Amino acid sequence: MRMRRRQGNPFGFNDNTNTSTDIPLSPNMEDYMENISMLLKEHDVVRVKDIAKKLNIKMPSVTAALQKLKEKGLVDYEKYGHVQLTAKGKEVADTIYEKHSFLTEFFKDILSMDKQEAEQQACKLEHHLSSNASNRMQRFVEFYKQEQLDGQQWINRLDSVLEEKRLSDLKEGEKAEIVRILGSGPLKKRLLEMGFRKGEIIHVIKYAPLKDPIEISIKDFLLSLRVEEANSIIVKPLD
Amino acid sequence: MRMRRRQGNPFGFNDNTNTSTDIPLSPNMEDYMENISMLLKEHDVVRVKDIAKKLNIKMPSVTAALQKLKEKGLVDYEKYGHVQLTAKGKEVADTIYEKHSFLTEFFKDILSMDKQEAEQQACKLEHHLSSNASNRMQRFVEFYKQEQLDGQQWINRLDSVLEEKRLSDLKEGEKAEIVRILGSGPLKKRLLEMGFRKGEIIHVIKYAPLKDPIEISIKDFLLSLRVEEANSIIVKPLD
DNA sequence: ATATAATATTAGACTTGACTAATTATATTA
DNA sequence: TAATATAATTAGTCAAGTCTAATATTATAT
Repeated sequence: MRMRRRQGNPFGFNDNTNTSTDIPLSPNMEDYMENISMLLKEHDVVRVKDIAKKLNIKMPSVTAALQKLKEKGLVDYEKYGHVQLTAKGKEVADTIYEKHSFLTEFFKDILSMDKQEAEQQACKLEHHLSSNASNRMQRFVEFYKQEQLDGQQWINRLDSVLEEKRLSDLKEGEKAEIVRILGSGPLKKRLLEMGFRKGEIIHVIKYAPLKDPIEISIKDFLLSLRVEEANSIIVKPLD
Repeated sequence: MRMRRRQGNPFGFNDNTNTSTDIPLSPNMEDYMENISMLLKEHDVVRVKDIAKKLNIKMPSVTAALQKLKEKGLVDYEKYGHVQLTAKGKEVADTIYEKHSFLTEFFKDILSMDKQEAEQQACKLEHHLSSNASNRMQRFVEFYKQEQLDGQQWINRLDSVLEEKRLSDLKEGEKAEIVRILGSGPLKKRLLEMGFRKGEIIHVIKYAPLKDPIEISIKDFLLSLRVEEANSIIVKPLD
């Protein structure tokens, strides 16, 4: 909800990320900084072309961005020259990279997502985490790793929960028993009203993953569900 | 990092949130939907003015947004008339609200942030969570609540970790012992190089929270730190 | 029932960030 | 060194999303 905007600024990045007295950067500009930094770690010369390729955009967009970043004192860059980060630029990039790292760990190690998707999510969220939230998540991730080293049992319990199947994981023709329904809001309410209860047996009639609705039968009724809804129904496959 | 853009689309919302065959909505439009839905829960008549107030923007921006949302078939709305959500609009809003809810719980209950900040973070992140990530986080939040009910000890251990103080929590003149340093990347490396090690005693000389640098002494050296850096140093206050 | 106040809409401008097409620099190669 | 290929920049366009100022509609109060 809320999410304050500013005059003529469609992004509201004053509310964003940056905490310290630092230059306020839009998510976009943060992304440039992060990626330039990453490129500099791999090759020691970074060209406009490289950045364009990495971000999957065209060169003129990069040129424009570099000019802005130069004005803010974050990159060293002369026309037709190579790109470097200033000391301040490196700090900014490192701060973002830090968020990126623990967010990736969070999704990959804690939530057991595959590496690629974890990275993607980290990319999207890193520019929107407040300093405080960031810090707490970071501490949480480090806590998790320690608990894992200590062989704490809850880690296994969590893993089992995350491995449970959802209705949307089933294929056409499969049967399953409803284990539980996630959520608490109107979405869950609607599912309950439709007759989805713990213990009921459901049978997937038709499911074309790309075209939304999943057709299922439950107690001889035929129902059609959106993937979103099927996602929040945890099931135990039968036979 | 990565974060694919599309031609002429500065928001890249094709990569975003929406999973199902649904109308792809920009984070911004999602925000409108969510807020309209919330207003409808409180009052049964929603006016342009109310939306403008809630989102902290001016009325003409709302009018424009409503016209777009109407085109997409998400709101019922006639010029100078009241605003309602269509059935499809309600589904969309509910899906977003669901994310909002568990994200808020995550930040508030698990990471012990205060309610207001938790809500703020949820607002910012809810539009950027993929369906899969969303689902896993939701399951994690529900898992946590169950573990809490079961009185599992790790919950307390986590709380203690989150209560630990950071260097940036100290006030001018305070002394503290370094407990540990968060992170793993270049930021941590720099701090280690500066002499920040577990067990060292630090003394805050000067700290003006709004103007960045924190001046501290460590083993008779004087150092200046950015808040970002001070944030990742966990300390145990002395005296 | 009309005058006034409150709400909403249109029109036009601005910023961010992308794009294409055309031009200018730099590098490479004969 | 001149000719060509590669890379980078400028100029101009577009869409999203905001704004202000001016106008139009609806609601309220006399």
